[in-house]
Amino acid sequence: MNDQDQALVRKLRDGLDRIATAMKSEQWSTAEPLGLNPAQAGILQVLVSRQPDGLRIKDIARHVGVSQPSATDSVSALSRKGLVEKMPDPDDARATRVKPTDAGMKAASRTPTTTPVEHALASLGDESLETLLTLTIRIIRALQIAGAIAPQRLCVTCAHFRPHAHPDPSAPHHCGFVDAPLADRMLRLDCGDHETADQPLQTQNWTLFLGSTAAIQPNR
Amino acid sequence: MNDQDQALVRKLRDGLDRIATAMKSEQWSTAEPLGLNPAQAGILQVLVSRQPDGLRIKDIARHVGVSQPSATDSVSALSRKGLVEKMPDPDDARATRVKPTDAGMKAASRTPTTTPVEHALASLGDESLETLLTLTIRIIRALQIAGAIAPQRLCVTCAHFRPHAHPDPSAPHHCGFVDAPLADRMLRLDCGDHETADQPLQTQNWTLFLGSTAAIQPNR
DNA sequence: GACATTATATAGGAGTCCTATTATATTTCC
DNA sequence: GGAAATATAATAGGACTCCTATATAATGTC
Repeated sequence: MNDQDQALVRKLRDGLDRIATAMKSEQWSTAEPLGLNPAQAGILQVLVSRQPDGLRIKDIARHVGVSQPSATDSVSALSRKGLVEKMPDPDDARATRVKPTDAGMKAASRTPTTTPVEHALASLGDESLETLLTLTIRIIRALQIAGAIAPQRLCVTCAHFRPHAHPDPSAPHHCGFVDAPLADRMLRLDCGDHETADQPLQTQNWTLFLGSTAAIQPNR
Repeated sequence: MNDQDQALVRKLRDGLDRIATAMKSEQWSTAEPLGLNPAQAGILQVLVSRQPDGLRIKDIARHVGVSQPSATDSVSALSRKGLVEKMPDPDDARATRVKPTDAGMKAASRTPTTTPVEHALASLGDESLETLLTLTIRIIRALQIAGAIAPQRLCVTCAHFRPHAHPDPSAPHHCGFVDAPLADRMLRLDCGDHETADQPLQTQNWTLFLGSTAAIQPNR
């Protein structure tokens, strides 16, 4: 990577950091009405998305990017508030499985009003949003490969995913689970029906998919 | 905004949140060698970028997205460690100006190795990085207009900035301060020479600039 | 000059988040 | 089958974040 690219990368990390700052303040506004703080709200949210299996403490920690004792702390707080419950993991007696209670589900479903970040994103317009989604998926995928974030249930790592299965450029991909064509804008970041593909298929699909994203890059 | 767009926006906020999670863990790795935590490191960094004037407590709070007492807390911690110092603001006897000490400057300059997020960004390739920079600037600008983040020293809000002043598409803009053409990839997010333009000029420049970014949107 | 406003500090308290360690349970591998 | 290595979570201890509410002091406003 040359110096100019390096500078550009630094600048972008910086830019993403500003957006992250805005999201961080937002999280207080959405969490506080529930009597939670951002850490607790984040955990509750990820647990709701993992219904009905729940998650282990270790996986919660990885998902929210904190140490295991920190995750234990926050889960205890949620548990005191009656929003989650711990149960022994059926597969491993060392482990704990954490699931939202009914009260937790109800609390999480209290949908907040549209946030400033969502407004900002919406102001980009349709085409830019699709471009940004593709870029975001590529970044997340790279972070996942690097082990910097927990495994994600992305379309592009799913056994049901077939990139460029259709000639129609408006919906080129195919999801074998729902057996339907898939537009770029429909690609998911956390699909409940995700089935992790084996490594060779992942690599193959990812290469195919990148071919498609390269095609939509401007300023070639 | 229709439902599909709304879903896309939600998904994107979610995606940015994952990236933010990675950045949050990263911040521990970069801050810890300095004996700091992410909050302190973030404040030190913003103060260094605002040399030699420093910032008021209130502005620090806005920049890092916390309440004023929280900013006071972290500044006190930095002050105990001898990395920043508080001095009376010459313009306002109520206010405090916080500046990095020499030790603070030195600590902040200990450049970290390239982080996972930077690697992930670099993997996007040159054209995508430029696209992403434009999108990031647009998001940050929208957040600034909405008052969701502190005023930023962006090229596109600067009195020296002239969008599309040159016919050459590889460097269409112009910076009146350095009196030189400016490529999209050169646009800054926090320029030390930023001079905030008056409102009419900002609006006019922004409109002109958007015209340019619209032109580079794919999938039209 | 009195009143509202603004900038910061202080108080009080819940909780984050770390490292290091401990208690259990599982896996490995002789 | 049993010891050693490994993995999961809880606990301990401590610095600090981060909030709301309030106090203190300086500044604008009429």
